[in-house]
This record gives sequence, C-alpha cells and structure tokens, in this order.
Amino acid sequence: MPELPEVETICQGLAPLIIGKTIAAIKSSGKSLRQPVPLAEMTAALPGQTIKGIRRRAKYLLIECGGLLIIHLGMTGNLGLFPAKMPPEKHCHVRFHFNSGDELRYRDSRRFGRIVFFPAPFAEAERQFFATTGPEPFACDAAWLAAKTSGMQAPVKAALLNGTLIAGIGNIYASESLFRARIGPQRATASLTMAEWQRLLAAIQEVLREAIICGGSTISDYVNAQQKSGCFQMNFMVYGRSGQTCHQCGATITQTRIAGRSTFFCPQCQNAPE
DNA sequence: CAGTCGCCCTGCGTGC
DNA sequence: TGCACGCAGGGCGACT
Repeated sequence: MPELPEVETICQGLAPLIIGKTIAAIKSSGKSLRQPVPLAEMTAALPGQTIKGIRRRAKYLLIECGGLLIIHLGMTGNLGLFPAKMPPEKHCHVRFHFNSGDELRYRDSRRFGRIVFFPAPFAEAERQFFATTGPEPFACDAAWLAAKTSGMQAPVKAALLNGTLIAGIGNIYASESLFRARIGPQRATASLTMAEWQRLLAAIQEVLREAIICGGSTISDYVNAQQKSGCFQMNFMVYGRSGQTCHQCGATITQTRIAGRSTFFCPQCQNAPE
C-alpha cells in the first residue's frame, strides 16, 4: 500500500481534480474501516462546502473543505474521481458526491484505512491528531535523529517504521533506504554513528524523492488519483528480491523478518564495519 | 518503559 | 479444479 511517495502522488494528482468542487452529498457502504466512518458528522457539516485544498502529512491525506477530512489509505485504500452514474465497485466504501456530477470515491478491499473528520475550526484538533507524529523526512535532521534514538536497542529498520520518530516511511522504503545507506537493517539503532545517520537520512530523502518522481511503487493494486500505476518498483534494489543477485555486488539478497515485517537486504553491501 | 506480537480484512499466489 | 495456507504497502492495542 501507499507509503509516503504514493500518498504524495495521490495528493498531487487529486488536487486539480477536486479543488473548487462543491460537495452535495456523502454516501457510505455502511461497512466500517479500521474505525467507523463518521458519516453522520460529515453529512451534518459537508454538503454545500467547497474543497479548498488538499495536503499530505505522514501517510495521511488532509482535505480542507470547511472542516478537515483526514484520510488514511491503509494497505489497499485508493481515491479517485468517477462519474456519479458509474456504479460503485465492490469495495467502494465512501463516496463524496459533487454538484458537478462526479464523485470522489474511497475504495479499500482490506478496510485497513481510516477516515476522520474535524468540523471547523480544526487547527487545534489537527495539532492534537498529529501530536505524536514524527517529523517529515524532508524536514528532519540527522543529529536530532541520533539524539532521539540514543539508547534505542531495537533494530534500525524498526526505528524507521516507527512513525513517532520519522513520518511516512513504510516497509518498502525502509529496506531500500537502508540498502542505499549501506546499513544492515538488524543493527541496533543506538549503534549508528553520526556519519551513518547522515548517510541514512540522505538515502531516505533520495529514495523518497525518486519514488515521488516515479509516481510511487505499484506492487499489486496501488494506483494514483488517475488510476495509473507507479513505476519505482523497477528501481527496487532489495525489496521483494530475496534469492536474486545484488545489482551492486552480485551477492544474494537475503530476506528476514524484523518487527514482524519482511525485510530485504544485501548481506555484503550492508555489512559495513562502521 | 521499550520492544515484539497478534490482529483487523480481503485477495492472490503457491503447493498439495 | 479446488482447497488450505501463507503472505501482503499499516497501525494499534495488548502483551512480556
């Protein structure tokens, strides 16, 4: 599912499609996502409201429309604009119907996503919602990361997936960033030197930037707001490549499990003594 | 407290 | 062909 680059791609793609449109009605499949969809609250506040903006924070999409709509896509969530007369597909769970005759659809087969709504004024509610969310990778500082993780014994891969430390990095880009920084995923977080933190943060920023340019990665079902696939999966160096040879050194890519998630790395390239 | 694990849910690929 | 199983981009609460 969508990690930071995929959510960013959806955000950028959706903006020209929905900004300025006026919400007429909201419909729900009645099925709950990770939490129940706040249909009553949205229905009370949103009809007649115009979409003013859309932005991303961590893996969340924030849509300003009078109130604030916060959408998380979970593993299989997806947003797109469709003609209202087109019958909704099986896993379409929420439809924001516009008076222009089309509608924004939230589709999510696994229903791991989440929709939260804060009526205006929402500044304080938004601040609280993200109170424990770590900094955006592009606004992060290596020295701060090093200080924040001093004493952390968990593997560095687990630290990257911890959204309270740094936001938006998911399972794919954690493995890819560690490869690029030549750091073993199982290294104790506190054991990283300052030079390694600098390398790792630079690698994270590079990987995310390149993935955003590619429109994200499509593993099975991810599509952007225009229902198009991403292509960064063509650039994977380790993710999903266990048993294949490292593009850099020819060693065999290894798969292991860290913090309950599949983890891929090159035992040769990511075994720097440092 | 830090860290790990199971679970929410559906679909798909694999192997018997 | 069909079924059982394991696994999947996330994140939270419940454990140890």
